[in-house]
Amino acid sequence: MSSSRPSTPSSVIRSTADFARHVGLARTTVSRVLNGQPGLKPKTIERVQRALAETGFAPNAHAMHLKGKRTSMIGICMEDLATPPGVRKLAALQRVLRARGFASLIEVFPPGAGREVIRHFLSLRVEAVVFIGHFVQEEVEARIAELTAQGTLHLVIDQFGLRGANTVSLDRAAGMAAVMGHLLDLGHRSFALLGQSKAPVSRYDRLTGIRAALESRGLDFDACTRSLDHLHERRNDFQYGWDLAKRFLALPARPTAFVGYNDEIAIGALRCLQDAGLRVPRDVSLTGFNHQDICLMTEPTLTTVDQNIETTVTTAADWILAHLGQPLRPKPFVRTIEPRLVVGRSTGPAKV
Amino acid sequence: MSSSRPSTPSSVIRSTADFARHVGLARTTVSRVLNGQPGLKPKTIERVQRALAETGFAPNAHAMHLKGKRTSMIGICMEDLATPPGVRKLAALQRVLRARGFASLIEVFPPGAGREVIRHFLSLRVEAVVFIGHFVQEEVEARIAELTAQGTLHLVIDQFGLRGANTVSLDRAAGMAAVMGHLLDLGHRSFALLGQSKAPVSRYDRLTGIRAALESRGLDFDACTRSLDHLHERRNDFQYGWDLAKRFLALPARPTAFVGYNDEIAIGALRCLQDAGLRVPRDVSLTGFNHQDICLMTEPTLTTVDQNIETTVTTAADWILAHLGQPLRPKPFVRTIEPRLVVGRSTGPAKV
DNA sequence: GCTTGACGCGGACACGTGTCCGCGGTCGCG
DNA sequence: CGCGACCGCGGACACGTGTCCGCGTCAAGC
Repeated sequence: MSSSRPSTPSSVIRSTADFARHVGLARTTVSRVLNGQPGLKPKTIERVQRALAETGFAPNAHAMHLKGKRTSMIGICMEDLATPPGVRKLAALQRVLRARGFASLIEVFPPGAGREVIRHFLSLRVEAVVFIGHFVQEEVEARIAELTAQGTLHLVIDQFGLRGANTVSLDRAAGMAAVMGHLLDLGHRSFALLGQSKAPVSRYDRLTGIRAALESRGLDFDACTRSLDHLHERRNDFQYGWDLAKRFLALPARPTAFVGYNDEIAIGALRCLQDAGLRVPRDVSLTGFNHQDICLMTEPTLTTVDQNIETTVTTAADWILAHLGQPLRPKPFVRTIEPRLVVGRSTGPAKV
Repeated sequence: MSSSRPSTPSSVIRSTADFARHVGLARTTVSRVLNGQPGLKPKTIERVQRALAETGFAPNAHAMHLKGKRTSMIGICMEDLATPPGVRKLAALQRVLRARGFASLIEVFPPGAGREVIRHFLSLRVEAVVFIGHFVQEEVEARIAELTAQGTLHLVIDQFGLRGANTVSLDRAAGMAAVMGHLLDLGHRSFALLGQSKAPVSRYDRLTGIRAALESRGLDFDACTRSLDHLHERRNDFQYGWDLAKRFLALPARPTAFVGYNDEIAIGALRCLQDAGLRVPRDVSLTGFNHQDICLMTEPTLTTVDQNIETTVTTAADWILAHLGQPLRPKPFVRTIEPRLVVGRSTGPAKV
């Protein structure tokens, strides 16, 4: 083995210098080809392109970015990867960004570890950071302040009420108001709220919509609704819906409508109600939220709310892409997305 | 609020040089603190740490990597972000990697665009590339060859039969054999295969397991099974299961057991069967695959196969982390994960 | 007051790339 | 054959960081 080259007979190409040597051109010439600069013979360009395809060489992105080229990386903070609507937003956003040449750096954002994640994003000089989901308010606000201080663009999808945050979010109040309006039209006056008990932080929160719908018809929130969320640890899965429904069935006076926080909770409740011999919607009406595919597969199909995810993500992506290069604006961008009520066969006239 | 430090009115900190100036130390001293080198007064270290927290400065990762520090980035190629088991694997893998200090660069890998994605990963000098899902065989093999040529580690999760590929994958043949054995024990001899018709590329494929289970009892595959997959465009969703079941119900001789490719297809079929007035499992038995949460929420609960995702991901992550720094080995690593049959109430004795 | 050691300073180089610039080789055209 | 245009060459610098090294400073111990 010759010690002149460090044990690389087939010349592992690690830089444009290596690559240029391999092609038989000057490094600067190769660089000019790679960057599409004029003044090169087509034959030379073709020679480089072919060698590029043959060797699979890819110039070091870190060196390029160091030299001032944009990183074309977007950091995405996820609450988790277990919530289907969140994952659908992620998928759609990633697709749009990818089509525009941006890579997505995805991190789940466990409470408390946010600082580290954001620092990592900043260290990699991402061009923007997107938050998808629901986070601890103070923590996100602190992170957003850090990002802004460093001049990095941000956008929050799905969480309202954050100070100084650019936001695109579903108008959940409108969604719940539509659900409640639908149920009120059917004559319902007593409601089991399944998993809805979170203090509203903005006028776009679910509870706000529920209250508004009731009050617009002169009904009292406390008299009409009941929540048993405190009896179980807060979750969002099927079992939680089942557990809550079970509790409600043990009450002396059963509400005529069960209003689920999401489709999973509603389906869990449906299972419980039907196991108890109740007929939906004849005995009890039931609603979900999010309009997942599974809603069509229950018996009966579920009345729910569609998030218009495509609109949300398109709005978000458009805004980010439009503001990428520009200096940050002091006034936050806030946009609400209108939901759409999807009426299934799980809701019917209130049993008198 | 307290503008005690007059030296930072408009100083945007963009480098350790800026930062050192801000702290009032030499750049080299700051660098030594950041890299934990000895020979520094505790007071100095503390001074830097505090300024770091105050300013939110993060050193340029690209420059660090350029200087030889590891990138600590893992590229993950996803078939899509719509398949729940795939997303669950992604989530688990991301969690493990993150705990070990690695960032995940996630890209979905649309057929044909793989070359671009891998080149991007290589350009960013990721330390390994993981494929999750099912891809076009020739394409993945070509990408893996590229990665190997560049000395980059790779691992394929969930796709068998790729030449030269390090692989961790569920033994789907064993899973299907377990399902078929269960149904055969219940007396079933005629099977509707829903969405299973893909030519087996390895001995771990579903059809291989189905054949093996039948032949081990002296039964003929073609005589016992029937597939109508060719009548619809291949999909994996509820509706596809519904459509296929509908077709089977139109046949003169109805199979006694419906074997779904996954839980979605099984649930879609369940809906169709029940809508047609059939009782499951008294009239027809039905099975799924993947053991998603929803399987417990159907009526009846679904007999299905659990993927042991935690084991899969742990195995994958351990192997990757163990082989990160080391030179590539010529002999591919191949590991199968054993599935687990989960018997629900959707399967029962064959109706005679 | 002197010695000594601990500690911070600042210059230097390297990493791989983009870009500028002056030089020289080659080819086409008259 | 001669001239100019074209085009590739190779040196140089910069980007932000890690690291080495020699030097200056300061305080503690005698």
